[in-house]
Amino acid sequence: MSNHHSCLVKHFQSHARLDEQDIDLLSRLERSPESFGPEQDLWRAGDKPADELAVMSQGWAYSYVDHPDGKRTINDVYLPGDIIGLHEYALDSHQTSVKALEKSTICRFPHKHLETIFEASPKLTKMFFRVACLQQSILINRTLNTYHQAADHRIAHFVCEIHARLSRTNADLSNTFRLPLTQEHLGNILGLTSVHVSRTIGQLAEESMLFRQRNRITVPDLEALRHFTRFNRTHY
Amino acid sequence: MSNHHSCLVKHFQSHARLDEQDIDLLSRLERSPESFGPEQDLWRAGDKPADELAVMSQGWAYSYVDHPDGKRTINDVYLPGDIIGLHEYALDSHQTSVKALEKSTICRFPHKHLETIFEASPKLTKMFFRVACLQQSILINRTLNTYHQAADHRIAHFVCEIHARLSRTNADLSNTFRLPLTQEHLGNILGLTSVHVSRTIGQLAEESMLFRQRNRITVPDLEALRHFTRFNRTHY
DNA sequence: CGGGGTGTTGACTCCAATCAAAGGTTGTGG
DNA sequence: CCACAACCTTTGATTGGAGTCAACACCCCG
Repeated sequence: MSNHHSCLVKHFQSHARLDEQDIDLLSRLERSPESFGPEQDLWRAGDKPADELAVMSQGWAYSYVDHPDGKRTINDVYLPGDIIGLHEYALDSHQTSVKALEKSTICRFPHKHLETIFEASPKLTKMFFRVACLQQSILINRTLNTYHQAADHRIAHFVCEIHARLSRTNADLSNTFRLPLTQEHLGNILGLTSVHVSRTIGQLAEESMLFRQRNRITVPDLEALRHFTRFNRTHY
Repeated sequence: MSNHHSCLVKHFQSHARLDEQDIDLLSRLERSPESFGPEQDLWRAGDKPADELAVMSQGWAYSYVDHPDGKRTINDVYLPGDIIGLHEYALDSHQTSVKALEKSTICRFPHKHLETIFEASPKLTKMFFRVACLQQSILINRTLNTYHQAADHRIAHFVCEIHARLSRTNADLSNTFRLPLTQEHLGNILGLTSVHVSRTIGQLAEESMLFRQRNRITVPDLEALRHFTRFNRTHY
């Protein structure tokens, strides 16, 4: 087997060392690649049954729900190495839809594979538990720092979050990185309108906190931005 | 052993049947009861290490963070049978503080006990995974239905959530139940001021959607309230 | 060169926050 | 058993941040 492991393995290895056997077990989850175009759905909220998860192999995706008034709420963003749909493990129908943001590769696998792992490896079991709980922590952090806070705070916090999450599989991430989300997407994640996102990013740029050109974000002083949003790096 | 099981066991039994051995394993988590008075903290955000969880045996508690401007965000509410701090399993310091709302009994247990269960019982492992994921689903549902939504919607949704969660260990819950939260608490959960909560509850009462007297909530027509907030009962 | 999706800017509106004060309720001690 | 204090709730007046509506600018792509 090659030394060049999948993103999922890299993701898990950022939590703890894995032996050959665990790597092998993990890799089985990433064996049925499907290609998705931009705007293509992996599944839809309400779809039944919800007896499978997926690994984000390449690209970006997001989970969302559409409200009757036409608004969309984005619940989470998935990066390479992330597991999609973990939080729906206990449900029998999908809670949220999942859509690719760009050309992506995603590997579905059934719940059963997860349970096989639970039986085969207590170590991987612990790690899956860690990953699931960490995902919840990240969500909670985003909520806590986004809920009552002003728009500039929200945007800055989200940028810090994405930087931290990308750093897990990409240790030498610089202070400029790709973020393939429109301002409309950002608004749907953060509970703002795209208009207000535009104004607020403009304001943050004036203050040299962060710049956004097309799909790229540049943060001149990451530590300053983290301080501004009281971003706690240890919880990612 | 008595036939009268703890709330934790009841909670887990609402997910799947348990045999004697699993009940025994589970019960071990609830063996060191501590009594908490109202306003007493179980732990504080930032406390280190975060190597223990707790079972809510009796009473109500909530997890929260205080912001530098004096505002408080409440992240979750814990009911009898709930596990406290599950989402912090992957962290090495506490993300949120936890405070009892009223006189309560809480049993701490170390992470290690959880891992013992992972090794001893694949069935309980699956169930813990379910419980952790379901908690995340509930949080996501609350976020989705609360984030952009108007105040009346938020309050109604939260009331539906609590009713659903209480029903898990209390199958014959009627349409009036105890909710020992002040309007200030509700505001801190839902991202509103207590003033606005008061006004909105008044408005909901005018429309006969729900009534609140002291610590009690009465919902004349639960199905109507669920419909109003688009509350999906299957995800709790 | 269009043309569709995306981003920017301005004017106006509105929901909820804020500030402030007065009622209610509870529970504790005299 | 009453009185008072602390807390909680209600109500009113005012303010403000973000939404809405709308037009225009941009930019990549075909």
